[in-house]
Amino acid sequence: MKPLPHPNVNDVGTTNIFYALGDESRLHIVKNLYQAAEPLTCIQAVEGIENLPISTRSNCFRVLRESGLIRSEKQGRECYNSLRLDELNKRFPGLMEAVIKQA
Amino acid sequence: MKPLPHPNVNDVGTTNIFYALGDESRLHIVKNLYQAAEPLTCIQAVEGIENLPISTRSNCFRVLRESGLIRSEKQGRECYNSLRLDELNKRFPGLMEAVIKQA
DNA sequence: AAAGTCATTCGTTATACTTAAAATAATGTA
DNA sequence: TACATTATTTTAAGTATAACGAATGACTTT
Repeated sequence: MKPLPHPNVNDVGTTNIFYALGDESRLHIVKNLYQAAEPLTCIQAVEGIENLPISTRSNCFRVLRESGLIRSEKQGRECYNSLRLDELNKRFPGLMEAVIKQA
Repeated sequence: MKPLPHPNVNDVGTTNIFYALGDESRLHIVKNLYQAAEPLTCIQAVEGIENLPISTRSNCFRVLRESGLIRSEKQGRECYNSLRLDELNKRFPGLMEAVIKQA
């Protein structure tokens, strides 16, 4: 099983970030990941939006991953997701804090 | 000529804001409006992205207006646009500042 | 009124999103 | 090993949304 591709944080722009956050489901996942402060499986990360179809859910994680917002690592048959907070804070100081605070 | 419709800032969510910012052209317009610090016509506000087709341009302003980010007022045959900074700062303290700073 | 300018809307085409269903991948069990 | 189960991804097809040229509207100037 090959690892999922992640962009380098230096290659992502704010447009990518905002685009990824411009969707209720994806924003919800980001908030869940932030509050958990530790990697969550896809199932855990969609707490509160469980009605989201499973394939749509998977697509949300792909968009978030490709935007540089989250890191997704497969372990066994699960996939653990975490916010790339440290990297994002270096690249865009203050941005994620402001985003999470209001979201 | 009827005035263009604007949402109440209390009715807009962060998802609307992020969606509107998740596009290079629209983000560019927002930056121009911020730097100008005074209302700009559509033509003035697209400085730097003049190649954008005129109908696409108009659509950008509509999305920005409907998201609550900008106010657009017709005066004669021109349309003056401004960031709704004060209102946005009240509704989402710190958000726009962080956005502009990084964008 | 005719022509010109700024901006929006319409209509067509292209692109993206949604999601059921099939596929993949890891693991457990008979 | 064969089969079942769990977790997630990919495919595929319908649906929705975006892009942009052409037409239109609203106003100004000559």
